[in-house]
Amino acid sequence: MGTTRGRPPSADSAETEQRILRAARARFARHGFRATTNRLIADDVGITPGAIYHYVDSKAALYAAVYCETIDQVYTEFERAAADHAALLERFTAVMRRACELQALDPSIPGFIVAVAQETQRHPDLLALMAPQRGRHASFFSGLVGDAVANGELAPDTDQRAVADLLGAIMTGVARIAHAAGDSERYVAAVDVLDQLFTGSLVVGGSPA
Amino acid sequence: MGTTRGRPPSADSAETEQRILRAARARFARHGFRATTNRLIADDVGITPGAIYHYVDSKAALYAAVYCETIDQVYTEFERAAADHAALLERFTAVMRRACELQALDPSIPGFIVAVAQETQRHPDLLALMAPQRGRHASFFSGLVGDAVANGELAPDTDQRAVADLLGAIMTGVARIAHAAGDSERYVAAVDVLDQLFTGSLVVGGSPA
Amino acid sequence: MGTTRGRPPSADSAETEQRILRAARARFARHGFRATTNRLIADDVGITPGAIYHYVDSKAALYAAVYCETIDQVYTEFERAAADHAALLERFTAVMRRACELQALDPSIPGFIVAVAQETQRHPDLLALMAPQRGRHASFFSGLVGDAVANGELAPDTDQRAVADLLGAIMTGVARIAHAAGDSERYVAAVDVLDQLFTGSLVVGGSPA
Amino acid sequence: MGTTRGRPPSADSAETEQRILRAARARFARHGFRATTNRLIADDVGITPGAIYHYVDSKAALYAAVYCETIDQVYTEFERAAADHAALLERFTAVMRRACELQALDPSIPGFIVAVAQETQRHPDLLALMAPQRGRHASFFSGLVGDAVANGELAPDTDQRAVADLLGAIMTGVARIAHAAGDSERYVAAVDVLDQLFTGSLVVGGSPA
DNA sequence: CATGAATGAGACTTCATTCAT
DNA sequence: CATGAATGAAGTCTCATTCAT
Repeated sequence: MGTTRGRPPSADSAETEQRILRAARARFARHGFRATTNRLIADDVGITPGAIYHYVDSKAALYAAVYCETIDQVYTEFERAAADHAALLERFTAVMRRACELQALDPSIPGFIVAVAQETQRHPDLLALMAPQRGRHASFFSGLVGDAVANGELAPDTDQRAVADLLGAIMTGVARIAHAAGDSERYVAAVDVLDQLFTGSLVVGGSPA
Repeated sequence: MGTTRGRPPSADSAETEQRILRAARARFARHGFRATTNRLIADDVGITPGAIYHYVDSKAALYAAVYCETIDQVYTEFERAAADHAALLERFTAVMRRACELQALDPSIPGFIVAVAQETQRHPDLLALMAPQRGRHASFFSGLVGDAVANGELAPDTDQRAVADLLGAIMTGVARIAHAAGDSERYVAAVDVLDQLFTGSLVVGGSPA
Repeated sequence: MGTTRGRPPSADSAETEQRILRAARARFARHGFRATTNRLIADDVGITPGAIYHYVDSKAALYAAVYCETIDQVYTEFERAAADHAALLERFTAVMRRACELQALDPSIPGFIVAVAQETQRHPDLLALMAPQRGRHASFFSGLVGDAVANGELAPDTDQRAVADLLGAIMTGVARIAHAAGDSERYVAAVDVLDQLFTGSLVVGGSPA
Repeated sequence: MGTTRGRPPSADSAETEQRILRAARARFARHGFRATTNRLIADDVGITPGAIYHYVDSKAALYAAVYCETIDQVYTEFERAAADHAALLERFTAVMRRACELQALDPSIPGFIVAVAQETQRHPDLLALMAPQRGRHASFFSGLVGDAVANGELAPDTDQRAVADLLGAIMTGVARIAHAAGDSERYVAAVDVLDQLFTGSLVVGGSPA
């Protein structure tokens, strides 16, 4: 029951670490960095708070570890989803749908991601530890927009950063709603509406964008 | 009223309270509820932390007071902006532009608002205190969508909640980017792109949504 | 008795601070920096550990505050004691006797001082905070030796640093014994022997040094 | 013994224990008992902290083991050094010179010894474990003084404990300076000055003590 | 109306120690 | 003989809150 002192009968280090990362992601997503205490995570995992320090050096490093793992997973998925399409808005919709799937898989994935920007603003010390994967979000969206300009789909004088900003904002905005509602269906429904908006079928009498 | 004899050297009560609310909003917007300490706010105002308790009962009540005041101001503005237009997407764009203006006026306004959903999820005890203005956001967007259905602009079988979700998500998503960037210009640029998206002029060969 | 929350009936800030410094000096002298806990000091004073942070920024800063106050007091006394004599060994003996008096006054004074060198070696972060009074010990002894060379009492080619080292070592060595024994009498007795050693009356048949 | 078949790859038990004791002495000398962690020692030796418990029962027992071994070595040396001389101050000087040699051999030897008194005061639980060698210091110095009284070198009414205190204080005082400075030369220089002080050649016009 | 001394709960973190392997 | 996962106690420090003044 964990009340004994020495090494527990069956401790698989790698598995415990994964459990810590999962629990941490869920807590960080729900309560944020500050309000997530080591004890909360430890209780979820079934260990004591000090044991976390066998796996990471600090709470900030734990956050960074979750960040790196999650960002890598998510943007790798996004890149695959985008690869199946050519047109900008189609690619974007495909990415949004993939995000829905990830959310259904583990709601803490988008929940964690959409909060990253705020957390780093509030706790700038996190930035240094997150270095390995930082910029992945920005480069993904600017890549999407850059391709569209190269394709001739967007005019050459388009404000590319603004387009990337808007797409990123829509994605995190929708993900946030889904996360707040804790409801995958609602996520899908909002993406469906987005699709209609893009194809011109939302508003009566509209035409494809 | 000016009728009191020997007006106090500097501070009358009402003004101090306003200064506290302003400082609190800015801090809550930047650092979040948890990381904002009473001392931080008090230092901004030029008083001591204990003095805050003359105006509010607790830190949570301070948050709620800021919330009520800000939400009221913002959605009153939004209602006015929406009143000038008839079509759904035009009304929404007008609201977004009004949001830009508010951001230029005081960046902590949208900064505070976009964080509300997260804060309440993280600190559910806030909810009770925020009652007076809760639901204002939801009812504003569902009102917008309901009007469009009534107008015949949206089909009667439209998933109204999903449309409201999407519009709300876009607004908070964009506002968040602007807040993170600390840059009003970028806000306006993203809204311009949104406008182009709606009018079909973003993508080459596109038509109005 | 301290169980209430708010401000205690009669809290004299300056007096509380002095009580903290006294208690801290005694604990630092007896247990050292590391083993002295804030709780130990707080219990001595009759406050809670957190209250210490109203007066100093950290435990290290508390150590430094004790250091600066104590060093100043001690070396000011030593300078006075030395001023009454001309010959090196007489001056040194006078200083040693003054040290005995300080020890009788408050045994934690020499107890704290003799441990300073070790503590700073073990916790180098203390050094920065101790800056205002650092070097006072070294300059006092090198001053004593320098005067003796100037007087012609010591040969010009004397290794001055070695003489200063030896005198300093004797002083801290004797103080340490006295502190360990917790016995003022023993301190005085050892200094008496030192005096005899200097005047040649210790060893049968000896002559003045 | 080399007779065991297939000698273990690298470490035989006795050698590992010696390495632990050496590493522990160095760390205790430099950082003190409290600040020396088992991990620090283990890292020096190239083992894990838990392995230490195969050789000693606790950190305190490790300290005591270092103490007993070191004290025995040092005072055995001192007894030999004293045996070569007859007069008190000559014997004492010889002991001081032997201490210099030990310091040159391994600076942690005097470094550890001079801190013993403080550590035992700070952590009285150590005392019980140190029993086997406790009193060795005191008996050595009182032996030295007792001999001098027996010789007629010191008057019969001399305060013997005070003389022993003074000599012990000088020795630990000088050793501490050397340890703090990390400089063997400085140790020797201070002892040379002490010699001059004893022989009356330090101060111009002085005569032998 | 405001100060500021103080509390007490709780945060992160360290570390000696234990014990299954 | 040794590892390393884990515990639990303790330590420093922060902060919302209270209350005499």
